[in-house]
Amino acid sequence: MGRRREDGAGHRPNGTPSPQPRRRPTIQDLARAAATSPSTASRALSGNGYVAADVRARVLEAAERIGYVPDINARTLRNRRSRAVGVLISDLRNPFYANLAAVIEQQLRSAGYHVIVVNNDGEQHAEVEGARTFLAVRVSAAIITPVSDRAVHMLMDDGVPVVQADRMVDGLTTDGVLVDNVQGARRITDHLIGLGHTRIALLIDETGWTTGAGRLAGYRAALRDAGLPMDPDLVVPTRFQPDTAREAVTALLDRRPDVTALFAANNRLAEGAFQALQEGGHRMPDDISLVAFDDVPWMSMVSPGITTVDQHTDDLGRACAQLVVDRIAGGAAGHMTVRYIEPSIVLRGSTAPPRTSPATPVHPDPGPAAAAPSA
Amino acid sequence: MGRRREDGAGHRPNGTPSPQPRRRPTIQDLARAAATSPSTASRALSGNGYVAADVRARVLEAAERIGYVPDINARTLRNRRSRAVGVLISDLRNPFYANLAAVIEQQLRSAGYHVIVVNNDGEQHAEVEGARTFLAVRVSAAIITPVSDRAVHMLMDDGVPVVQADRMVDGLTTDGVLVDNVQGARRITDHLIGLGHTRIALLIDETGWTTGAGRLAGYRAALRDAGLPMDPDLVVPTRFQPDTAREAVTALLDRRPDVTALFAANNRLAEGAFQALQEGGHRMPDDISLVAFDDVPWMSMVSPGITTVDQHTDDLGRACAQLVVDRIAGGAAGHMTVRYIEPSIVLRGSTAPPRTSPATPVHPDPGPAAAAPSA
DNA sequence: CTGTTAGCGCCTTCAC
DNA sequence: GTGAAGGCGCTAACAG
Repeated sequence: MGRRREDGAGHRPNGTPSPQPRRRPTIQDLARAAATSPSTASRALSGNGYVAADVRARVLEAAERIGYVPDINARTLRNRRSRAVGVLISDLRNPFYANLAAVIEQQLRSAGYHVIVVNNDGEQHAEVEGARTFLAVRVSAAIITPVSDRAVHMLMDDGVPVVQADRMVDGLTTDGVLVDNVQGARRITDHLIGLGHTRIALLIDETGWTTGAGRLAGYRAALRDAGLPMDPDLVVPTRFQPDTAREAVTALLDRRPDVTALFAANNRLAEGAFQALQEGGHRMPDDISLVAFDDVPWMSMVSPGITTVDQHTDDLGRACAQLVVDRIAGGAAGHMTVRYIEPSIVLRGSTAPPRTSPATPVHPDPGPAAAAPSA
Repeated sequence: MGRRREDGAGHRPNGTPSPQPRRRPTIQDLARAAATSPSTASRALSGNGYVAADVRARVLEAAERIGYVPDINARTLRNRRSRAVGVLISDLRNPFYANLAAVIEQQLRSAGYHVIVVNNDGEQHAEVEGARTFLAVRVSAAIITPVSDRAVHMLMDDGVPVVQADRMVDGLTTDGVLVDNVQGARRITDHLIGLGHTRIALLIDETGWTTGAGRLAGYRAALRDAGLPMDPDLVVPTRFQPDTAREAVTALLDRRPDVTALFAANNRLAEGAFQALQEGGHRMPDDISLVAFDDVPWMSMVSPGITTVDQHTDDLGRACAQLVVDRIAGGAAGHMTVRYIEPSIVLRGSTAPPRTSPATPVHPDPGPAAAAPSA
């Protein structure tokens, strides 16, 4: 068990084997091993330019033999373009984003790109920092679920193609893939209306992005088209955190016991809403119906299952990857494209006709049970 | 609305504004803008070496003004080390891995690293490809939930420090962070035994990794220590997919209606088990108790909630990031460290004493209800 | 078809 | 305290 040679083979304890790490074979070494020149070796590997068949074979064999791995940094420096794509995502802990990231990574990997992932945690600061990183590594494109337009613009200004995913903060100047939020929200609200619900509350955390704005618009459109009154008191603002949502729902049902259906605008809010209903002893769907935007695994595990809008996250991710690949290949050619994913409704057990008669007077009486303050 | 100048400011349509993208300012440009030399500018930015205070200020100001972003590729090429860390994870769609990735990314980002994420989807091929990518970009370390030892060894052989996460395929030569699977499995099995269960089935998909092996060992140890018989028929092998697990559980309960408790070795298997129990009309915890290894969100949403082993994924991820940072800082110094995360038990509603008397005859009668075929 | 040359942007000696 | 010079590894001209 003597000392290992510095350039020896075999597994050394965790990396950094010696004061100075073993020099990795360069294309020079490869050329030497294949008895040719670096440029020929380069051509043989990349497929650009002419190389005699036997020489190419020799180079490939030698590369395999000496374990040559091209240095992407050198290549990027030289070519001024990389095979890296930056992915700036809000929160990997949220299954929606995790899925999105997974699909994007998978697609881009199979297209020969690798992915640099930055979580922005919903914070502009982190987002901008992420964009800087992307610029610094010369990514050839970026996919962003934007928090603000800062990052998007930073990248565009330096000529980096951007795809905005799930929402757009700047609809004019980049490609994007969006879910048809208006349609999804409208259809799931229609579903409730069709069951006979007339007092449907919307639990929503933001209306400043295309997502929240669209969902609110769809909800309103459905009510309007059905000739139902639009009661502002039933649009319940909340923070993004499930806990806050839970409290908001509890307060709502306290204040407005006449509500027969609840629409949570995303999966996190649905979590809070579901908990609030369970804790409050409101039975779904008997006492109240619950629907959500964005289908995530727990919604099909609970009883009753949650009726929800499936955003087809896989399609969303695939479309993002595709746009990125096209844009890289096509350069600036062509106008910006914004793709819409058509969501679908998944019916589960959390929705049913309201217990009381669906026929409601035009000026509904809140019911004798609660003395709702008129605030 | 004339043509835009090639080097003009303002937002251009999605990147690649012109045939030849605008040249980004280099350190030369920065030096010029700050009326100094590139080397001084470099020193001013990096903090290495002497720079007069006023000159440094000038450089920083100029950098801000002209929007200078150092080229990481050039820097890495020159330094032969990057601020990139490779993260090779099994499946971002699984909340366990998603969480792990999220924590790791967050920690490393705040330590000044960026993260290249590769999903291996449980396949060796993808894993090896990922390792090649990491080598190619000269990551300064990698965190891997390993599928095989190939990737681990490839990286080590080239001097890249590796941290194995969640499981180890090579326990001797790299750092690692593991969950104490034996202890976790033992304790949750103990919990069942304490409730009076004697016929406890284990649903498990692999025993070749440290995870499965440890969980099996813990389960066995608990039975042994309690003096309970170890019935091989109750160790139910399955594939990883929830569907397969579901079928396996259905088959098990068909074959062995005397089973009063089920232990699913991970969150995916628990999903299948939970579904199988619901579909089969087995009520938890009255008819059967269910426990799982790995706490994920749906387990606290369903009713009854699932009693489970919390792996403290956040601690796991933080420890990985910490080891990586230490290893990069410390070079090869010091021996390999393997940290263990001590899991804890989360009691929920899915466990209760078995319905029939806990006192069981030594040669248990399967019960008259089912005519279980003796296959 | 092949080899030589030059330079991508940066950092770090080294001389001043 | 500062600047000039060279080279990290690669590939796209260009000349043979």
